Amino acid sequence: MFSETELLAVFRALSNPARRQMLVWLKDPMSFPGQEPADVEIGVCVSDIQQRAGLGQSTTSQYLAILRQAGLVVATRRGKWTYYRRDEANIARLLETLRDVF
Amino acid sequence: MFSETELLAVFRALSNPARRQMLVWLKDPMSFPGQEPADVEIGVCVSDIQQRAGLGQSTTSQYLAILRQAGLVVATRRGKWTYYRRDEANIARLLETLRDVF
DNA sequence: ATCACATATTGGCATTTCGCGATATGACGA
DNA sequence: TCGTCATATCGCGAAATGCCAATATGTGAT
Repeated sequence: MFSETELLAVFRALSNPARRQMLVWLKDPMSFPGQEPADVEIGVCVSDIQQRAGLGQSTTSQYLAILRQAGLVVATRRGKWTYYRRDEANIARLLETLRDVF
Repeated sequence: MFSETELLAVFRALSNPARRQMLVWLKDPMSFPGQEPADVEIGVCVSDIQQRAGLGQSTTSQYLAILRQAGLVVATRRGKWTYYRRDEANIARLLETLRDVF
C-alpha cells in the first residue's frame, strides 16, 4: 500500500500533462528516434525526452526527477547520459492501491 | 475514456489530501454522525463533511465543487441542504482508464 | 589537466493553489 | 415579508507550481 505521503507525490507528479505524457511515452522506448533495441531495457536519455516534450533542458530534468521521486520511473546513469525507464512493478502496485482506496 | 482535460481535473482534485479523504469518507455515509439510513442514497450534507474535515465552511464547499467538476461526486440539493455522494460509475470508468493509459 | 558534452541544480518571475473571512444566494418557517 | 439557516461565491495574502536561463556537477576523450 502507498502511504498518504507517497500518494501525494504521485498525484502531484501526474497533475501535469507534460509529466503524464513522459510516463506514457516511456511505455514504448523504441518510439524515440535513434533508440537502439539494446537500450530498451535501460530506458531513454533526458535529451531524447526533452526533444519530444519541447520543453527546456532544466524543466525536463526537473520533471523526470519529480516522476522519479514519486516512484514512477527509475534513473540509471551510464557514461554522461542518464536513462529513465518506467518502474512497472511500482506502477502496478500503485494501480492496485488506487483500486483498493477509491 | 477520459480526455486529457478530464484527467487533468481529476489529478488536480486528488492532489490534495483533504479532498482525497472526503472521497474516501463518502464510501461509507453511515460513518457520519447523525446520518439516517434513508439518507445514504442521496449522500452527506456539506456541514457534516466540514465538521469531519476540520476546514472552514467556504473551503469545504469549494473542495466539494472541485470534486464535482472532476466528475468524482454528484451533488443533490434538497431543501437548504446540498448532499454529496460518490459517482461510482464514473470512478469505475476512471480506474479503467488509468489501467489502460498507465 | 583541459575540453566538450549530458545532466542536475539554482534563482527568478509569472501563474496557480491553499485556506480563510466576508458576503451573496437560496430555501424554509413564522 | 422577514429572519434564519445551509451553502455558494468573492477577495485576499501566503505558499506552491510552471517554466525558463544561467550556472554547477560529473563523465569521457584528448
